Amino acid sequence: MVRSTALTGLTIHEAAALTGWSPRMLRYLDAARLVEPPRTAAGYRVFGPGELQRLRTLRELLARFGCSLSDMAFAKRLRQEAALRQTVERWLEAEPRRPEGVSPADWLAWEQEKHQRLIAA
Amino acid sequence: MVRSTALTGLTIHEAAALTGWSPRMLRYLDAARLVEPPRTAAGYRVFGPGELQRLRTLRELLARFGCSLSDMAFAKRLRQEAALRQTVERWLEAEPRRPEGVSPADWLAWEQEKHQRLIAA
DNA sequence: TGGACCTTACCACGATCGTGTGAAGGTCGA
DNA sequence: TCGACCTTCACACGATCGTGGTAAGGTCCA
Repeated sequence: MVRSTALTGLTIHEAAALTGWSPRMLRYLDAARLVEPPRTAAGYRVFGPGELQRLRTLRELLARFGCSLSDMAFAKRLRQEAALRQTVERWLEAEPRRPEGVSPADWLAWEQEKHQRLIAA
Repeated sequence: MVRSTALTGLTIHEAAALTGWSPRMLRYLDAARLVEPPRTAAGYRVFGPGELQRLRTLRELLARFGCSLSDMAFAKRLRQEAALRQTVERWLEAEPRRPEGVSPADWLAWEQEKHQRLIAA
């Protein structure tokens, strides 16, 4: 037991007991690149207070907002991949809020103007 | 046929043919609140050029970045719900990058300092 | 050395996503 | 009025997600 001192950190079972996740899920979160604890030379995962805090807040975040792990993985992609972020941002931004009573003939002009606004932004 | 003029927009089958989505999926995207065309008084969906453009770019976005519709739905939540956005942002931002060779006794101080940085941000 | 831990790699299983199909009924135009 | 469209609802089905279990093998410590 108490190899914690030798590892200068907690083992996966200890971290599981302290955070409410199962050891299985801690490995899953590692594979999903959401919480990646460092490893010992032998490959053992080492959980420090940073990981424990991260695991607890992740737990609360999911419960509070009802979102999934894949949602969090996508949020991470959004933060890391600038091209993805910009493309998604522009797509969401372009909600087609047409003014009332616009005739079909005006569509093209409206769309072109919107396109200009997007380019300018 | 050609009730397009009466609707001043395209029907769901016409929009499907022009965008590569199936009518079924256009209804699904509507229910998922990703592309919500306006309705006629009788409840028919009316697709204008804005919706067509949105549908085409959505298609390309998914293919180019390999993301899912639920990913896009979550991106929309991130943009609309400030509390969710902030919480996710802070969680992602807090990647535990400890300096090398820090002793267990220093963990607490490190974590507290990080917490201060987060609050200040 | 032996036992308790760790690792990865599988198999399984319910829940959800993405998608098609069909039924039952309303709307529109010739 | 009739046929071709539209609507919602429901059932189905493969793929993925989230999760548990187990097996085969390596590591650590008393």
